[in-house]
Order: sequence, then structure tokens, then C-alpha cells
Amino acid sequence: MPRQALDIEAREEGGVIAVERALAVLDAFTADDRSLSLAELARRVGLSKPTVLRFTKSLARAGYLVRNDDATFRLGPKLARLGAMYQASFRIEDYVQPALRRLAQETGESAAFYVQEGDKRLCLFRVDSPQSIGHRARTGDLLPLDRGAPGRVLLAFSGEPGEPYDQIRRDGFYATFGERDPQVASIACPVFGHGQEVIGVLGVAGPTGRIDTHAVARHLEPLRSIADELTRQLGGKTESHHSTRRLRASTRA
Amino acid sequence: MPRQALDIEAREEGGVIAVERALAVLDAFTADDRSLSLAELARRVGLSKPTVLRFTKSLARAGYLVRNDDATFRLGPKLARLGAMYQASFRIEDYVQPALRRLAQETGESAAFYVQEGDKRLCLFRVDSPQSIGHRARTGDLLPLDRGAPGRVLLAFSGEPGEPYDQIRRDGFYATFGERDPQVASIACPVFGHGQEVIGVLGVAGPTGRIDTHAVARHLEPLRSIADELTRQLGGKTESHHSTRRLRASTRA
DNA sequence: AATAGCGTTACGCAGAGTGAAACGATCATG
DNA sequence: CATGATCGTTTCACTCTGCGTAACGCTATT
Repeated sequence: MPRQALDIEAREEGGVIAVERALAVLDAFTADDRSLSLAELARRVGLSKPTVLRFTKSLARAGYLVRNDDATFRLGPKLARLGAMYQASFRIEDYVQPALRRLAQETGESAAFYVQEGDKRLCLFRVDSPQSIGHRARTGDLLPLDRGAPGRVLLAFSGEPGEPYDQIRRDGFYATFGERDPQVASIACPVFGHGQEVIGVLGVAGPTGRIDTHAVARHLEPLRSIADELTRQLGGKTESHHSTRRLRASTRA
Repeated sequence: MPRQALDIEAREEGGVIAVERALAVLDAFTADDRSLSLAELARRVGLSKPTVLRFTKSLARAGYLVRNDDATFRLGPKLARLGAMYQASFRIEDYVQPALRRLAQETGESAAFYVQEGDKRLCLFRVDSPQSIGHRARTGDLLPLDRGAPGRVLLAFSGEPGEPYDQIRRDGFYATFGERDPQVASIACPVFGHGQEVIGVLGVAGPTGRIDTHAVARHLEPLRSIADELTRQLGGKTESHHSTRRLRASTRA
């Protein structure tokens, strides 16, 4: 979408054009970018170089960007701080991280914890597989809810009607094979808080060649066990045999 | 500093006033804030409520804030993403995290990894002590360079002249007792990359009652060992007996 | 029932934010 | 080595963006 259309939309939605333009400068960075020049930033956001220069000065002053000696820019430390504060606002890292490590160790596959953000799921924490070939979720990734086991479980325990969600609520877990990424199979379980609201999901993922239905059966025991322990640690109750739960939908928006 | 003075400074420095105001809204959140109301945000940043409302709309549209159902705001998922990208831009997490866990386990104290950001140090990764009493660094914390062992080591290996830096360069480590926080003692070692530039420092910290000079001697062996292993993993070379290094100053700004 | 404070909307105004043009420096190419 | 391209930066006239006051309806508190 061209910059001008985004400006009009910002205005129509009651926002501030200059602010959304500046944030677009931050968003221009991808995971592969160690640094970006002013000219490249201007090209990526579709604005003139003097305009982008002014934005980089403000973002740098506030710590969101750092200007290197060679006049290129990189993401700044304030993002580390606010990113950590975002994660800490869930107040669960000290429980989730050890759980993920145990899960990765016991299953040999990558483990990740997702939370729902609007109509997507966000990878909040992850531990990679000890094996050389493994699925690699990235912290901060936003992924669809209706593709892949973690998203399906989040939808199920947010009250989404119909199948497969009714079945997921009965079973207490879900497995998919190549649903989002053709090469990746995943299994996920919900994690509950003290109000029995679903806080997030714990998931294991690996290549479809290694995770078939037998592997699902093998991985399910530690996944459930560790998810249940996480639930207990976070103040939720687990129910024997994961019988049907009809929980009130918990919204986060 | 009042908002008006900050606006003038932004202008004088060639920035964009509205952008720095909006970033101030993000900065208004502290680690204790689960959510903040519009009115509270307006008070904290010293702007009118309609102005802050416009900023929150732009920040929410871009994913930096989330508006809750009860019209309060919390930090948004984009910060998790960019914070993770900031950390990942160091490309060292997969080595540092296991090293920190081993260090915490072997010493029984909290372990943290710091990098230099301008004239401060930023806590990039940390693992807390297994004991119930322990120092608790927070990811994203910005701390002074000239207070506490990690900062001193960063200064030493960035070429800072004089004592104690000459001695630190000779010894290859530094210990402080209550220098930054009266109750906290810390020990730190440098970690080098393949160009022999210092990437960051590895540090252990705990209460001064538990970390005396005997404890320093005890902790130093695993700290050095693990820091050396990190250096090797990251492409740097370790020198026997940590003899004197006169490395060219490495600037990051 | 009265009051305080909330989030939100409307609107006129002033200056903030803008981008074209130009400059000197640096880099790439022949 | 000369030339052209591209860089980051500065200037400046213009316009429309961003602003805060005032007011409103709603909710919570006393």
C-alpha cells in the first residue's frame, strides 16, 4: 500500500500521520538487517530522505534506533527494554522457560510458547531442538491462528465453535501435519491461569518426517505433563483425564 | 523536564516533535504497569487527553500498544518482535543462554550478559540464581558503565586508560562489592568475537554477604572457563593465563 | 442525588512537518 | 585518473497536520 494511502487511513482512523510514518521506519527492519542506510530506509518506507532523516533523529534520541559511525542505523536498546517489559507483563517467563527446556529435552524437538494477540498468535518464548534438524520458531513471530496446532488450540479455548474446536476442547490437545508449513508437524496443549482462562499454549514442532502419529503419541505424555505443571504453577487447575471444559471465552483485546 | 522544553529540544536537534511525544507515551510504561488508562498516560507525559488519544490510536494501529476492552492500554506485540530482533542482531543468544544457565548453576548466583550501548551497558540476557535470595538483573536494564564489575570490564576492553582499567586488562576480570548497589557484589569477564573485539561481558552477581573475596576466588574459575568457551564459540581466541591484551578500541556508536 | 473524573468529539488556528532543490563528499565504473 | 551516480545533509517556502480548549455523555464514587 503506498505511503499516501496509509497517511489517509491514519487520518481517517484518528491517528497521527507523522507518528505512523516514524513507526514505519522501525518496521522497515527485517530479521536479516544488521544495519540500514538512510537511503535504503527512505526507499523502504516511500518517503523523502530529509523526512526519514528527521524521523531517525527522533527515534535515536529516544533510544529506538542507534546511528552507527558510518551513518547507517540499527535497532536500538529501548526496544530490548520494552520487548522484555512486554514479555514480563505476562509474568510467566520464570516458569515457561524451564518448561520449554524440559520439553525440548524430553521430546528432542523444538518447543515454543504462544499467546493470542488479536487474530494472530505470537511466539513469546522458544527453545530449539537439540537435534541439528528442527523447526525454528522465532520469538516475536506473529502467525495465523487457523494454521498450525498452537493457533487451533488457542481458538478452541477462546470459545471458537464447531470442529475441530469441539474435539480439541474434548481432547485437550491438537496435532497438525504440514498445515501451516508443509514440512512442519506440531502438537500443542493449552496452559491455564488461576481464573482458568487460557494464558497461552505450549507446543512442540518438528519435521513431518520425524513427527508422525506414533511420534505424536510419544510426545503427548511429556507435553501434557509439562503443560499441566505449568498450569499448576500459574495458579490454574488441571482436570483429570482432560475431560470436557466449557470455559467462558477470554478476550484479550 | 517539562514537555515544552523537550519539544523545543527535539526541534533544535532536527527531530519531529509529534514522534518524540508518541514515543514518550510508550516510555511512560514501567515494569510494574500491567495496563494504563488514557488519563494516567496523559498525566505521565504532560499532554492533553485528546492528543494522547491520537497517539494511542497510531501506536495501536502499528502494534506497539494494545487497547484493552476496558479502554486501558498495554504494551503491544510489535515490541516483542522488535525486541527479539534487537537481541538477535547480536546473533549470540544460542550460545549465551546455555552459558548463563551453566554459570548460574555452577556458582549458585545470578548470571547476566551485558553489551555496551553508548555510555551505558544493557542487560541482554540473564538467568537468575537458583537460591531464593539473589541479585535480579532485568533484561533491557540500562546501567552505568563506571559502576559495577560488568561496566568496568566493558570500559577496560574498549580502551579506557588508567586504573583500574589497566589492571583489568592484565587480570582479565574485575570484582566489585557494593559499587553500584550497596547490597550487590559482582564479578565479570569479557567475551570476544572473531575480530578479537569485545562483544560483551559475562557477569555473576549476588549479595555482598555471600560474595566475599573467598567466593570471588571460587566463582572465578567457572566464570573464566565459561567466558572462554563463549569466546571460542563466537570465533574469538583465548590467550593462556589471560595475559595482557592491548586491543584496538571497538566502538559501537 | 450530586460530584468528579473518565474517554471522546468538534473545530479553528498556528506552526510543525514536508519535500524539492541544491550542495559537498564518497563510491563505483570505465 | 576522470566521470557519473549516489550518498547524507541543509535550506526554505508552503500547506495542512497536529494541537488543546471546550463540551458532551457515561461511569464511578461519595
